[in-house]
Amino acid sequence: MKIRKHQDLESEFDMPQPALRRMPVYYGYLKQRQEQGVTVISSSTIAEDLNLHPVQVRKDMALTRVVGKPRTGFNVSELINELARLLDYNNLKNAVVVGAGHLGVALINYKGFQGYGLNLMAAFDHDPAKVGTNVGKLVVSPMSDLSQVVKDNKIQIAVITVPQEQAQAVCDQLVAAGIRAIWNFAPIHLHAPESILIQNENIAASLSVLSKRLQDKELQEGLREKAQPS
Amino acid sequence: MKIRKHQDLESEFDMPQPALRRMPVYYGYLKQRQEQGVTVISSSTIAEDLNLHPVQVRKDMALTRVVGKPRTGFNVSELINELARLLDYNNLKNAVVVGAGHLGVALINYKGFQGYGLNLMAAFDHDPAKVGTNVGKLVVSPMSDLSQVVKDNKIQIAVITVPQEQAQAVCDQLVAAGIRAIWNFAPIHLHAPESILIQNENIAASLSVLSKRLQDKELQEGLREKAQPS
DNA sequence: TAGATTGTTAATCGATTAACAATC
DNA sequence: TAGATTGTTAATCGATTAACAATC
Repeated sequence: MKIRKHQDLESEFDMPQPALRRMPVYYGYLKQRQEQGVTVISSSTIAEDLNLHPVQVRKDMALTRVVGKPRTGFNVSELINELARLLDYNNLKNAVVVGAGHLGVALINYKGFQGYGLNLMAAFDHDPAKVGTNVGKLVVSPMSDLSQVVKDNKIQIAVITVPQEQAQAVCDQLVAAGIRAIWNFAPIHLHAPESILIQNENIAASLSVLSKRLQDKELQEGLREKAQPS
Repeated sequence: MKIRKHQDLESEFDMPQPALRRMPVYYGYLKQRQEQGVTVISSSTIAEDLNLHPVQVRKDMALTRVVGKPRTGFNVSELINELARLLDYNNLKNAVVVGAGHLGVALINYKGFQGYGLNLMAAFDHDPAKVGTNVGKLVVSPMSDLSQVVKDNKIQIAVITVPQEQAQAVCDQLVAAGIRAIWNFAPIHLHAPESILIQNENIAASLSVLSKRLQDKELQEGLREKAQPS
């Protein structure tokens, strides 16, 4: 019994990175299908819509501990609930946004971020012209308040959306204030103690992958044309 | 000889997805180090700074065809050049942004997107109040012009930053206009013909990974405390 | 019941890491 | 030269896919 429990625990700790990345995709997809009135769904339907392998979907679903019914499939709302639990969406994490430029504002206004477990509590900006203005439900605070706000509100996550040049300084300030995790949108590699979780958003990396895929596709089409001229 | 050439070609076509994702990270990192005056760098230095394995770095560098020097390492500017070639950054791809909200504006203003091979040529928005306004160097055009602009300028890539509800309609319009690839920031799964490359940005997915990592870390710390109370 | 779909074990595939000779 | 670092083969690790019995 004890061993079983330990295994279960490990299976969630040790979830493969690739599987973890797919989880929120399933979540968003299933929410969408649910709104369309779908209550039961098979692994092959999910797989087809998300361009995955049905067995992979079933393995991933197994990680949520939801069991499907042969011949019908999985209960959509059950999957949604268990994915939310798995991804800790119910346990709201307090966060601040540093940098109230367009990206910061876009994130603050992002519909349903709360639905993903993030509670944006404050926004900060260097620019005196921005301090005091409203962004969504937040009021932009001066950078000088940052440390105090982080400490007073037990902020765990900071979102960095300042320009490249300021990012490291902001990072240092956040670390000193006791932040636990940083979601970094600045296109720069931050230095921080190992105990701080840093996730770099890397918008350019994502673009590069698309760009490369497009290039390869065109190259292949070009080669095919040369090989077999119509 | 012919076989050799074919292998080389394949090695770039078949680059492992994970390796491809790391390439732009190396690129940004090396650019940063170059600005700091670094001209030569070893795989272990790169590995340490980016939290990778030195052998992995060497394997990745091998994909760029750059050869390093034992005892000194790799030439930084050579690596940068070859990474740019590999990622096709020199071959500017025409693109449009659909949706001139905060996210769209943030992307348009994103410093050095051109440096990543993307040439943002036009912005579109549904909102008559936004049409005609300036965003960076672009003027926002009405959605009704979309198809014509895409056709006239041989636009290959479209960036979708409209709200969820409008994303599928925009996608359909883009496909009809002959777009080849879509970089989708709307939190929704788009349906399009297989020939269209779609890359979903999925900001929430990224957050979820961070959130899960944080949760696991706290759980582990909690367990450790219980096991060995100080 | 028959048949579709699940859950899971085994096989395959692919990426990462270890080991080590080559070399500057 | 000695020693650090590369480039590459082989070993390991881990994720995906195939196969198939269980079951509704």
